[in-house]
Amino acid sequence: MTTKIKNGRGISCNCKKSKCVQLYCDCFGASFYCGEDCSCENCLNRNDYEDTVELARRKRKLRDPYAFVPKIHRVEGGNQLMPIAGKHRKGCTCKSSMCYQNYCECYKANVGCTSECRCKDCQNNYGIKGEHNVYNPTHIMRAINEKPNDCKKVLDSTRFELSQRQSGYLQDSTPRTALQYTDHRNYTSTTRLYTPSTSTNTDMIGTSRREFDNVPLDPKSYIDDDQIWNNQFTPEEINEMLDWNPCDPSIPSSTGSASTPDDK
DNA sequence: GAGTTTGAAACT
DNA sequence: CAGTTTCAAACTC
Ligand SMILES: [Zn+2]
Ligand SMILES: [Zn+2]
Ligand SMILES: [Zn+2]
Ligand SMILES: [Zn+2]
Ligand SMILES: [Zn+2]
Ligand SMILES: [Zn+2]
Repeated sequence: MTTKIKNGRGISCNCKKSKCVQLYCDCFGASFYCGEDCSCENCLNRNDYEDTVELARRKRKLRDPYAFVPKIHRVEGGNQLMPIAGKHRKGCTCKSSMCYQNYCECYKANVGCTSECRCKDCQNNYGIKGEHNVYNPTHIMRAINEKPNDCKKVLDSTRFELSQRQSGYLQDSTPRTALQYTDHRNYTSTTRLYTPSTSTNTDMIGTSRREFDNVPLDPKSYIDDDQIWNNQFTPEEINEMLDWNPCDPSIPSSTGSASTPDDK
């Protein structure tokens, strides 16, 4: 099993006690080695300790197979049905910060809170938990059932935009928002997740394509088979709508450090 | 930079 | 599963 761990611009840490081999460490959590920007102490998250890192990763994966799957899943780029384009895999549990500061993982990733969040007094600027415009599978299914025609338009327009991007016709590397479409299904590179100098922030951070492919989306995202057959969309189409893909958290434009790629 | 607040991760 | 502790980041001054 190959592990793709690189450093990436904007990812760094200042860990003191975790030795950067626990998820407390942002670098480790993002599947990157620590880099020049890190000010960590007793860091084991380096090429030199590849085995240690791999061991720590396996240990984590054993407990949580999704541990290294990006927490933010892209779903849609913004429209009346589903204005919020991303969704946190587990949701947040903010108690005191009301989801309007970066303490909140949803807000930090520029996505609204969903019904899966257990936040209190949610004031997330990207979408408040429980509002209809917040993405979650239930809302999408309801929309499919209640507004099939609108959903058809969304489906078509999304397909169109994705196809344009795929063909290179649309090549904006300056996203309108942090929530722009990215079709990772056609992302074929397996050796380079992250291009230190030229990367746009549409790349998924810290996960190999293969790794993502091997791990299904959050089981909670799945829907009942019964619901699928009760409307005019095919299962493939519904999956397509529910699977408008994972997205990135916005990458701060800090000066980058990049450790030497070393795939094994 | 020091000190506080915060919530995810880890632990029990 | 829930309650507690640990941890590093976000925030405040
Ligand atoms: Zn670290
Ligand atoms: Zn680091
Ligand atoms: Zn480190
Ligand atoms: Zn929150
Ligand atoms: Zn949330
Ligand atoms: Zn919230």
